[in-house]
Amino acid sequence: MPSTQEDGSTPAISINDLEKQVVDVFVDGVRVLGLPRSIGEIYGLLFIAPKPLSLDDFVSRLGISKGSASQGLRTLRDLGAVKETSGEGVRRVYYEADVELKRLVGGFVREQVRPHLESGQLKVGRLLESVAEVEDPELREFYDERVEKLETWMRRGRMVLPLLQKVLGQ
Amino acid sequence: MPSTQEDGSTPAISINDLEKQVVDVFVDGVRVLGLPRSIGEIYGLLFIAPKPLSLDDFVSRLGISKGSASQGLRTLRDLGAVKETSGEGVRRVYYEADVELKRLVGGFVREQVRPHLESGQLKVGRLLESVAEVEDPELREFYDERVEKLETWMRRGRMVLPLLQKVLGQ
DNA sequence: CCGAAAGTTCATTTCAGATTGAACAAAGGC
DNA sequence: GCCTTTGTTCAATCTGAAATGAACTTTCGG
Repeated sequence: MPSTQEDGSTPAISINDLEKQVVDVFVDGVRVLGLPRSIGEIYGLLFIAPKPLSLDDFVSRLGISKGSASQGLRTLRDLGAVKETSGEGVRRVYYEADVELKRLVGGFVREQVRPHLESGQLKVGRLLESVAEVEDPELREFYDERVEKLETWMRRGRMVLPLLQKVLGQ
Repeated sequence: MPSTQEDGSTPAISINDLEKQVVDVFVDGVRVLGLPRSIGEIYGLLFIAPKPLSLDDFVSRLGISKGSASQGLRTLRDLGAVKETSGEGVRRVYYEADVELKRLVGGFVREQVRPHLESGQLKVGRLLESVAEVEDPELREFYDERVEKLETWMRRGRMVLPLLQKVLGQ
């Protein structure tokens, strides 16, 4: 029998089967997006939780460290994937999942996609300069063609993002 | 002075500055897509190579192992990102980059995205069964809502793929 | 103020996935 | 047939990103 909680809160011993399954779906999901497993675990548990959860809930129910939970929650906050519910008189911070796809996609694009696209643009810019220094005109021609192709690809990438947000978020 | 090649092929000692820069762009690129670094190196070098390259070219010019090169080329083949040029009378296999964005996006979606979406659908299906077993009607209601949301997200994901291919590939 | 509770930081450790390299095909040429 | 060249496979190793956990800050209650 689990020990009685003096404060009346949920005992929070481990997670049940349904929760395990949901967490599993999100763990897979975030891996595709290149985010760490712990993010998927935290968001997954939060997604299926009927009540807000605190940092210690994640630690005890997912069996992860306080450090992981803290850093994971920070990332999720940055992504706009969680909301903090600061009930009056309560000093502990409780979290709820933000389940607006628009917001999630927007946050992911802002935090994870745009930075890469931008550093890519810089690098391609420098590439153009390198190509200009190539002596052999035929070779330079070929390089120019390829670098232009690269620029086209990145332009398309930038064009696609708003479209993505429009289609996914509603 | 590099040793003279008896067969008249390029000496292929290391890669030059321009090539380094291009490889770097693609190394970054594939990391975002969750593919191993070696894939980015190989495709990057191929993308900027004016002539087809062989497996041994990648080994010597990128300083990677034969194993890496072989596996990397296999993955790129599966993705439809490289073409093999089998010149008549030549037994060695030479590779060229396929630079049609349509094909690249198509291959990536087919090999890396769809499988995840499909296994996700399976898991969500099983999830529905688990929810049906929940006793408390209020709780079950909440769970149902969330799982439906999850299904909507995945449906949207599936809808977006063809759109992506249409916008990116031309 | 002091102590406890809550959260953050970051040096160390862990581990999954990438890379290596040696053994093993396969395919010709002689 | 046998040796060489070319490419593949996969167990062992390496590595970098993630997780840990202990020290540290912050905040509040008494």
